[in-house]
Amino acid sequence: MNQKVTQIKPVLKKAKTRKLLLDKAAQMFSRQGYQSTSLKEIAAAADMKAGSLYYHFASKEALMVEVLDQSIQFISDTVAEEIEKLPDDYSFEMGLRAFMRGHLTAILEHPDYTTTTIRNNGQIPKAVQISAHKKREHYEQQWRNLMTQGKTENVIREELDEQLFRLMVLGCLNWSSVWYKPNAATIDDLVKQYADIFLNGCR
Amino acid sequence: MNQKVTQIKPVLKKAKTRKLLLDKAAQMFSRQGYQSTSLKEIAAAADMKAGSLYYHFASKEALMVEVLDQSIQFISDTVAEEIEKLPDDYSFEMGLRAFMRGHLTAILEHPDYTTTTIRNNGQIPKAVQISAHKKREHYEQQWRNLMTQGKTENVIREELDEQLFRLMVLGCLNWSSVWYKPNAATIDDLVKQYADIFLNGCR
DNA sequence: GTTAGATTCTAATTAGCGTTAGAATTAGTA
DNA sequence: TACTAATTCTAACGCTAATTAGAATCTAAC
Repeated sequence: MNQKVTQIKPVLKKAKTRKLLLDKAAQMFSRQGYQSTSLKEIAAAADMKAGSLYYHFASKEALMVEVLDQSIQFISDTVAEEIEKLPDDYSFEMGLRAFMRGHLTAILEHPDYTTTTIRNNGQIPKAVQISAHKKREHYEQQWRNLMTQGKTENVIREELDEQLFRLMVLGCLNWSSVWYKPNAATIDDLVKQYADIFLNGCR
Repeated sequence: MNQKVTQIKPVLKKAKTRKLLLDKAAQMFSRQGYQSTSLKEIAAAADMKAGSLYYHFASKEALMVEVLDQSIQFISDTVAEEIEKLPDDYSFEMGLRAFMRGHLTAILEHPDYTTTTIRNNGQIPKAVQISAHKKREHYEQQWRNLMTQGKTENVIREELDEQLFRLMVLGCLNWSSVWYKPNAATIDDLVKQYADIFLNGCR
């Protein structure tokens, strides 16, 4: 009955193995996809047996939900960090560069979590898809707002569809996780080249 | 012993059901992914039972190999068609627009085959991946050559890495298969906006 | 109408999956 | 040391997958 008093370190240990399992799961989901990854493999990567996972997670689906949640959360947080470095009245150009740097940094520096979001399009259960989509909505709205700003600042020229432009930019960024190798180019180089081209091109 | 004489229509019929099975397989692979699609589902879509597939294909892997081959072949052919419309000494700008139109048309008008190539990154068996990669190489080389032309024509400006530019363009194009809905925008609109931005941006 | 070949189906095999219940183990507390 | 709760393992369950061998059916020529 005195659980509240006796358990301090055990809680930390439990959280630690949970984290470990999530990390391994993210790693394998992002590389092999949801369906191609077995609980046995995930457990083995964490020096455990498949059955033991169920002490920490209710099901494979639940595991995937958490990975996806953390994934989108991580991208969103990284972008927010970049935005906070800007003055309050930042211009569209500054905003776009910050968004791009945040998004790319998240995707390329922590690919295990983030590419899970990107690569598992059709193969995850419906319920998981819906849950992930809701989380993603808020983040996408921030991008939409940025594009509106670009339109009112007249940096995105009149005849150009700013939502198409948004999809274009995000497509570029997301796809780089397919081919990016850390030794080829730095993320900052990428951001600069991408942003220069897009800003030049949309005027 | 006189098979050559007696079988004419039967051969056609066999080819027809093979084609049907390939089409259905491509459809389901592109929507659900390789691992999430069962032979039972593919067979059912062609009004057959799973076991009967083995009269036409040696295995599920073999089926996927053919789908991927046709997929990349189709993109390559569609681009070639667009190029043939150009004069022999076409400029980089004309070439880029033609490449983009061909690639996008293939991807968006026949998504069943083409998005199979795009979406099944990690989840297909190693042997299949290698086979697909070889076919893809030749097509990518054509893009590389185009970029070199852009550099020598000085349309891609000096300080810009033309291979990064290539990946950027292809990323945009490929990613559109993720969000594209036929009623939203026509492919020609897309091509125009994309090409304008990229050509403006790379100068 | 019979026969031979082409095509499909049936039913079984084998293997692996996610999941579960209960036993075994570990580690902290008294 | 003994007790207790937390954590992991074992061994099974039910299910579905890919694959296969042989039976069944269909088709077309003689």
